[in-house]
Amino acid sequence: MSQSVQRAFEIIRKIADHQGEHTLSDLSRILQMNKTTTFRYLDSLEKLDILERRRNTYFLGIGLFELGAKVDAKTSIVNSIHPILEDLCLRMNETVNLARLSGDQATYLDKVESTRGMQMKATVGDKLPLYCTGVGKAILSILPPEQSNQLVKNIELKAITSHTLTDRGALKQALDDIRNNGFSIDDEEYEFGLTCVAVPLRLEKYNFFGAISLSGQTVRFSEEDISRMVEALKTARQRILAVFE
Amino acid sequence: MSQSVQRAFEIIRKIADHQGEHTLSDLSRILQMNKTTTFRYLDSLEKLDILERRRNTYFLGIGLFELGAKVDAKTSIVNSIHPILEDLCLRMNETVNLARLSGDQATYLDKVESTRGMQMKATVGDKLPLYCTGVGKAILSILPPEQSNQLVKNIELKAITSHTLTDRGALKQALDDIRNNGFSIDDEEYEFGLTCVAVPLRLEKYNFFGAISLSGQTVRFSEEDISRMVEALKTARQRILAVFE
DNA sequence: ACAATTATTTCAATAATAGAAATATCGTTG
DNA sequence: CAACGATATTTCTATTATTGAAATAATTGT
Repeated sequence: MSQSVQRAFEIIRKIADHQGEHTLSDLSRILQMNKTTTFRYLDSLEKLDILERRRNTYFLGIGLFELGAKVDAKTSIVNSIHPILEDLCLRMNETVNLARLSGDQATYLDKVESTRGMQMKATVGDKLPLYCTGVGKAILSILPPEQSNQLVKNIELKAITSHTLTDRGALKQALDDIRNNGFSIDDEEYEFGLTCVAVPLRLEKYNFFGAISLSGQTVRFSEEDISRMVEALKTARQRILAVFE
Repeated sequence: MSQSVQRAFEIIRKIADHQGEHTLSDLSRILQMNKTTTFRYLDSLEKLDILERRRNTYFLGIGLFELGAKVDAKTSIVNSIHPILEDLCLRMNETVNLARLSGDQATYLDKVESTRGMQMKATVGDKLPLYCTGVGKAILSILPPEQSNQLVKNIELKAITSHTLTDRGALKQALDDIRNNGFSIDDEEYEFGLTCVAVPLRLEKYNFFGAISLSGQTVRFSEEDISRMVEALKTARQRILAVFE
């Protein structure tokens, strides 16, 4: 893998997570790159409009916005699906999320917020772990066995709440259940008080492995609520699949 | 400027404009890069989730979406401004656009479409020329003189319609008028039947040179319409500036 | 099954990159 | 406003990552 390209994106991604916080020297220190090297990358990226510098701290640049706006997964998939998600949100009045596999995590592609007060903090573009979120487990459940096993084997099962599955065997069992039931539940595994019900979504043509979910305060997720939600999610999925025939 | 970084983004940008159209060999030919070199860049970028390969043709990858979603100009500026633009659209029932300077062009950052049938085809993320669009000329009018002159001197003034200003002197005169009047008009200079009224928008803190505009069918842009629109645009700008105090 | 095209790997030559050190610039404080 | 400290930028050489020709493997179409 090209060292230069790798380093360039290492810098970009570091900046993405700490916009406006780091100077050249900081970045050089944090990334353990020579100061001159860091300088040259920052300089090049700035000239390409990929980064933007304000008072010697770095931000993501307009060029990334332009490119991001043209990502197929966004333009075709998100745009087509959005109205269906809005409708789902309206029906259930819980926050609706769309996520897809990205490396060994899930990326939030779209979100329609309910009118309720409590909201999850994740925003579009954020990444979330696969093993302790509704969408994540739903995605794991539909991946080709080889890939799924590979991920399950390598993911670090860190306990985020006391409900988080930290045992690989338990996770595998959970994935089997999801395959049988057709939906996954995150029962306060990622955040206390937050429950999430998800169904997997696969778009063959787009090499898309994702999921749609409804999430909200645990108190509103009784057995019956959940089965209503699962039905609604499955209906929404049918409508989505119809769009991509 | 780092050759590798430059080449990597050259490839990315080419793919952005022709997603799914080109294979490795094509790109190597088009960009006049050695096949092996092209291969290595594509390979690295794919591994970094910046590009995605489907049946040996390349698409922008989910990694770019993630980064694009985090661009400050989008998250802070666009998100804060959007409701004001929606309100403006509602009042005037013409399509509202937000654009900013990006290199020697203007990038559409946001758009709220009117309920009317005829719509411009440009979408968020697209770039438009500075010399023959409402937002473009508005932006040129508020840039530091040096930068503005530099751009005016170097831009190729290609006639897109018969109304397009192709004379550098005429463009300079137009920019002076805009500075005096505080608004710019694109009178079918970019597309027949399309008129656009814009006011410049400057956000000091963000190093932001942009403009907001109302655009629609020329028949609806009488003298009085235009002055009503300019007033509405100026009011909207005031509200925007208030957000960023 | 064969040809033709395309993708991928190998490997030596080289040019682009890395990094040390020097210099310039900026910001702060006495 | 001078002098310091920190940071950014430039210069320069050694070296290493990159390049690209050529060989090989994999696809694709006929």
